Amino acid sequence: MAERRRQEEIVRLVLELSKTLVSHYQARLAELHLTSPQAMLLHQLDDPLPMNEVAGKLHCDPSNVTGIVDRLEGRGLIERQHLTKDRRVKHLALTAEGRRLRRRVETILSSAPGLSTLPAADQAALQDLLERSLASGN
Amino acid sequence: MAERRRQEEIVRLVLELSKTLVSHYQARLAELHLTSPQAMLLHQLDDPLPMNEVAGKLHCDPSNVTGIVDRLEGRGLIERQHLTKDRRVKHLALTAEGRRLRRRVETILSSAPGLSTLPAADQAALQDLLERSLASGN
DNA sequence: CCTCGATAGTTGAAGCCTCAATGATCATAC
DNA sequence: GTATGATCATTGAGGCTTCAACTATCGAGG
Repeated sequence: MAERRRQEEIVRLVLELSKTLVSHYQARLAELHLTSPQAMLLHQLDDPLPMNEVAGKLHCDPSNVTGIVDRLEGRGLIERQHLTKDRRVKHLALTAEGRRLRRRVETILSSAPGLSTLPAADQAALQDLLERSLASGN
Repeated sequence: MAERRRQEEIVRLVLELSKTLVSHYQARLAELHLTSPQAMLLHQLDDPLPMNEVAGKLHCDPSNVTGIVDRLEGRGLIERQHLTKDRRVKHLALTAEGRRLRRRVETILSSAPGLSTLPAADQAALQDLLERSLASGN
């Protein structure tokens, strides 16, 4: 079946593009001494959030967030806080230093990596196709 | 700039789709007691290949291949061999057991994950757009 | 009150990944 | 021949990721 072949190729392309994008950001973030996951986490913290929800936004296991937060907190960029009555939940909040660094992260994350050479119409088409792939892919 | 927003969104979609795809394969491969990287490596070994080239095909660091190979070799699925005069290069070759397992890996890797609900024309368009993104993305 | 099931976060084990440094081998130039 | 620089694979450190097991806390029913 030819369709199957095409689907395999699409999968291969998505995985490769994903790796390329991550490497690109990784290089730009290195000067801030941040890794991609650390930057993604800071990116979420416009306002304080429960670790719970951060894990959801990052599409990863809660136990994973613990480690990333440990390192960021160790550098004084974020803090764990108890903002609600429920003493189980810990909120993550930026420190002053963290807020300053986050601004630089934002400009890096919004610096488009190569994609900008695609015509606007193609970008719109690509976005649409990706959304539908994601929706169908359960 | 609205284009920048769209590009950010495309990046987000690619990363999320990539994660979804990997999880999908991961679940199907679990019954073979294989991880995705292990399966990807077996996938390359139709014929024996230098570890060097395997790293290239997998788009990862050579040092990473060492670890994956250690585990696969420990299970008797592949072997390190010296097939050339150059005594630095080690070729990876499937064992009989490895060949048997690889056949099952191939059927899993070719089982398309959700993408199949996209009309053929859209699949073609998506493939084309991804190829061009990858080409322009340095 | 108090037990029981659910939920938030953590820990430990196993594997993946990159980078920098190392040892072995090769190829070339002197 | 031998020194020099490049190349192949490995190792170790640091970080990411998931899963399963654990602790602490919460909420509801008895």
